[in-house]
Amino acid sequence: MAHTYEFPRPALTVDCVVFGFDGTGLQVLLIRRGIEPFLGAWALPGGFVRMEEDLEDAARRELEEETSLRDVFLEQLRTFGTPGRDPRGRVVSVAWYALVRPDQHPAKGDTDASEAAWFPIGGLPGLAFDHDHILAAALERLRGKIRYQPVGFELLPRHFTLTQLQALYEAILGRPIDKRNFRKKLLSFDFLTPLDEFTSGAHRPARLHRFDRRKYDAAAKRGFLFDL
Amino acid sequence: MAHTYEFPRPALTVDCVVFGFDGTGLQVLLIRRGIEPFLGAWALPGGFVRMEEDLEDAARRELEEETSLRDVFLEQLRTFGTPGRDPRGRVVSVAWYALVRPDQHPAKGDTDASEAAWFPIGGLPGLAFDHDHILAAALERLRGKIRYQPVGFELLPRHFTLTQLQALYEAILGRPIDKRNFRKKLLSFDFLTPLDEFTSGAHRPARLHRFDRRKYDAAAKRGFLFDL
DNA sequence: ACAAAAGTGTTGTGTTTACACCCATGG
DNA sequence: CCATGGGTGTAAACACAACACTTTTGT
Repeated sequence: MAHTYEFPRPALTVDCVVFGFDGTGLQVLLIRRGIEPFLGAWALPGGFVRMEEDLEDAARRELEEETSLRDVFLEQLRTFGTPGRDPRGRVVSVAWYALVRPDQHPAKGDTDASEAAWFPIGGLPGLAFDHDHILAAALERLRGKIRYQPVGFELLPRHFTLTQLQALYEAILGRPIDKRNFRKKLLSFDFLTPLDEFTSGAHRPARLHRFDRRKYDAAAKRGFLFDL
Repeated sequence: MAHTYEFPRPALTVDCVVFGFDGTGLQVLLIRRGIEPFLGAWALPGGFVRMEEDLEDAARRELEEETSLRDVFLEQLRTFGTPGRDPRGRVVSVAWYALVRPDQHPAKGDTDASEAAWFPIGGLPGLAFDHDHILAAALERLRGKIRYQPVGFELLPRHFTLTQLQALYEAILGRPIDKRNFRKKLLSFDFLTPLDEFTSGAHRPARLHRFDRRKYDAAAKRGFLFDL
């Protein structure tokens, strides 16, 4: 029984797919590796799990160390452990995906020494390890999830216009959405609070709205189903 | 860099939540532990991942070793790694859920020495480790998944009646479904093939049907959305 | 002949889609 | 005053929900 624990053990890491939205398209935050293997290649932020550290804590710690991001939406994706995915030996990685608001984006060069940069989905460089594969899985998950869970708001400023929200959905789902129908439906859900606050700029000001999680949770408990 | 790999490593296991359906309710297959800790307690089948073994292979191997089940539907759930979940030390477990057909159910006592038994959801014993927690997560996933993915068929014989299928959905979703509407909708999807085969028994024979994965996949590719 | 489960259509209601014009602002 | 994006309603098509009786078999 005790010897069971003396089996050689795989190394355990976490990796994070960090999504952002720039008003036009989805983006992913990558870091340039400063060590071998794949020195100089772009990769997902991540690193080794410590012995007494919860998995989510490890993901948040690595995210902050490598990208200065804190307090983001973070959810487990799944675990990748095919032998050979890391040339150094057996490494199993618990993958996560994060959603960050534009106002949380790390300033350029904020990250000590190691480079971090946003890339648009569709304009991604080749990635280290099996990170393309992890990224593809995260994207698929996000596309599925956004349709029936209110996660899109995590990619927008706390106060946003309905046009911004629509652009986000169009970018993630990859199809145009009718403006009137979209507004009608979302407002009918009654968890977007219209504010007395407006954008300014070159054209007609747009009203800002806020996502009210309390109202959403209350409705969700009553068996309500969000579905765009 | 090389020393990175000399960090102490958590132990890595897999655990499987095995679902079955007896015609009336959902069931879960548990094994009685033959070793400490939790000797004699009921637990999910599972065990340690070997050094050169893929995670899914490990799950399938443990499933066969402990329950004699092979060739089942198996999908990763998520990974549980909170420090303290295993009294022996840091153990991270990649959890899976499996769906097995009634005709695949292992015969009683099929499993060498170690006991395995089906328990109805709702009549479960206390489980070892954090296995109640894993089981609850698996159940939630199954309830969500069955509504928009054709996984229910993995819990029925290959040839089944529409009444059996409806009973399955009612059991998992926990609410009654209208017979005529249910049939109309499922048949309209056009991936259930009616067979020239019927049940026999005390009453009017019921026509058997088969799930045609090819037709489903073809429709799914065309952007079709299953939704009960 | 009866008990038990299988099988089958129609109608009203609500939801989704398609579609075009006026409004407010800054330059 | 013009260019740009913000904002609004209605009608037709479709999908969903509610509902009851006849058929087939074994006993």
